[in-house]
Amino acid sequence: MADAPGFELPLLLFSGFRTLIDDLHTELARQGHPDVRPTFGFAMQAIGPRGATASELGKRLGVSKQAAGKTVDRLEQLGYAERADDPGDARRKLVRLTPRGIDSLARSAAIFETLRANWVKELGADRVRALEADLRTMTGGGFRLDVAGWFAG
Amino acid sequence: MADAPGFELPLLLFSGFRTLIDDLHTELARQGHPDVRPTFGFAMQAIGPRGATASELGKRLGVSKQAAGKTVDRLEQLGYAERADDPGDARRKLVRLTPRGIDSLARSAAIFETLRANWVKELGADRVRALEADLRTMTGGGFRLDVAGWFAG
DNA sequence: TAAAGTCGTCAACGTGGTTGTCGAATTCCA
DNA sequence: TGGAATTCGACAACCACGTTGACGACTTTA
Repeated sequence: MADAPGFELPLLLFSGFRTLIDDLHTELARQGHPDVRPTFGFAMQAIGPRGATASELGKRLGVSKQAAGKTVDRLEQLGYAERADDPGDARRKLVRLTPRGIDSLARSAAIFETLRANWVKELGADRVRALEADLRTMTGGGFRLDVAGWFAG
Repeated sequence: MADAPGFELPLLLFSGFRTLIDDLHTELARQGHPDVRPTFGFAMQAIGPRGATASELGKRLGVSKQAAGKTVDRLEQLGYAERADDPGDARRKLVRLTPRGIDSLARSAAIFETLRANWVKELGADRVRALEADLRTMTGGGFRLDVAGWFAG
C-alpha cells in the first residue's frame, strides 16, 4: 500500500473544513439564519460579546480598518451588528452584536458540537482526538481569523 | 481531559490547509514562481496537461465560463497559459499550459511531497495515513476544485 | 436549409479587499 | 497649557474575482 501523493493532504484538509462549514450553514439557514456567510461568522467571532471598534476588528481579522468598516456595514444591514457612539471617546464607534447576532453565534457553537459528535460516531473518539492533536502540533495551535482575502490575495 | 470544543475542528483543518498552502507558495516563490496565487494552482490543475477550453475550465472549477475566461486572461498575462485556435472548431479556443506553467505544477507536486514528508517526520507515517484516511471517510473523497469564490460567496 | 445550441467575449454590476486623504477628537510632551 | 503627533471613522479611487445578460460567430441537428 503506497502512501498517498503529497498534494492530497491539503485537499483533504480543505475538504474537511469545507464540509463542516457547508453543513454548519445549511443547518444555520434552517434555524432562521439563511443569509449568514462564512465570512460573517468569523467577523462576529472577532467582534465578540464585548464589542469592538472597526479598527480593532480590522486588526483581529488581519484586514485594513476600511475593509473592517465595510464588513460592519454589511453586518449592520443584515441586523447582526449595530454601531453606537462611545461616550468616552467621540472618535470611536463601538460595534456590538445584536441579539440576532448573538443568537447566530450561539447556534453556530451548538451546531459545531453536533458536527463533531458525528465525526466521533463515524471515526471513534480517539481518532478525532488524535486528528485534532496532530493538527495542533503541525499548525502551532494559534487560531487565525484573517481568512477572508487570504486565498485570492 | 475534556474534548475540544466543536468549533476547533474546522479551524484546525483550515489551519492545516493554510499552513501547507502558505509553505508551498513560499517555496514556489524561491524556486522562481513568485506570482503564482493559490487560485492559479487550482486553475492550472484544472487545465491539465491536455489543455481545456474556457467553458470546460469553468465547469471543472465550478464557476461561469466568463469567470474562467478572466482567470485565463491572468494566467496568460503571467505567462503560465496560452490560447490557441482549435483547428477542428472555429468557435473553440484551447487553453494550454506553457512550459512555465508545467514547470510550476511539477515543482508544486515535488514541494507537496516534501511537506508531507515533514508531517511524517513530525507525527509518524501511521498517524499521517490515519489522518488522510479519516478525512477521506468524512468527505467522500472526491476532490473539488471549485474553491475560489466559495468562501466569500 | 432553417432552427437550435455552443463558444468566447463584452458590459454592467456586487462584494470585499487595497491605499491615500481628510476632518475631528484625543493624547503626548516640551 | 498649548501645539504636535496620533488615532478614529469615513470617503474616493482602484483592483481581484465572482455573477447575469446579451451578442456575433460558428456547429450541429432536424
